[in-house]
Amino acid sequence: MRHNGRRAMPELPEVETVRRTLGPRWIGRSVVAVKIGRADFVRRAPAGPRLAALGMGGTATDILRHGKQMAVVFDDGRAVHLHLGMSGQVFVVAPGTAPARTDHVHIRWMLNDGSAVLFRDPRRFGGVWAFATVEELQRERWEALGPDALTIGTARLRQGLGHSGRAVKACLLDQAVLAGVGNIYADEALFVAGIAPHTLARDLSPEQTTRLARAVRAVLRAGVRARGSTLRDFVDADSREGSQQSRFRVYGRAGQPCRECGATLLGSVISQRTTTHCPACQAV
DNA sequence: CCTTAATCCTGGAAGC
DNA sequence: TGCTTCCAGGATTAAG
Repeated sequence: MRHNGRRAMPELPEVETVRRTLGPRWIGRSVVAVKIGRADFVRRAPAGPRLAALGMGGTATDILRHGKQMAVVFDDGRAVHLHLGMSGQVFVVAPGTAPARTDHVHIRWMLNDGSAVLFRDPRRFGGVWAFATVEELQRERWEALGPDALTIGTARLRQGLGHSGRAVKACLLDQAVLAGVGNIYADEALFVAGIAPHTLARDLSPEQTTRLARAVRAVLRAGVRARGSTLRDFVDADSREGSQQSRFRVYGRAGQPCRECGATLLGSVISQRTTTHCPACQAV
């Protein structure tokens, strides 16, 4: 069967897993050196020395997340925004040890305890944005994002969907509507909610919107619990892989039987994304 | 208002 | 076996 091997496609659960495992390794430690392997991986930096912008000399005080975006905050207010793209990995190399692989490592932060934080991203859809303050980061990068999907409420979701004539799946993928859902969890949430992905957002009943908000939260929470789902190449900051216990209900399973009813799952394309749904469980 | 296509990039899988 | 081709993904931009 095609495409059974899943690549690392960081969505909200994967980013949250990295955030949670990176925090204990970085917060309270200072950056003694920053090594930039590819200058163009730094997408944005304020005027001045580039290394300083990336946290040089600062001590990490917090790691934030909004949707799929993550940011390291330093004691003097500097904020380094990390976006994993679709193949990004951020992991810590313990003092005196060597990383499993060093190809495609674009940025390294050397910490004062001898450890190092490596940002590896073979496909380079990710990147790093540096800001002088958290406010600047929020204004320039996060303001355009919708509410965080992990805690999305029915009212906020209904507001985001509005009277849009787009397919509901297209809306779920739109980070301005809802921040954190990608192709995998969009399909999974729609299945759990029993809603066909091509249903127009404006045609959703209040009950369906309620079910959808609940489903989005549920599948994302389950993903976080599974430490970043089953993605084969995904590793957290401690280089541990996601658990294998959760299986996708529909994502990537077109042509296979629905785990609920046995009907053959249908594949289609919505918003340039492969889409899978059950024609029986997800009636229009 | 909406959709489609192209762009960025690499590695894994499939086809011949 | 080795080559070529296709495809996946998120975000952005341009065009229809």
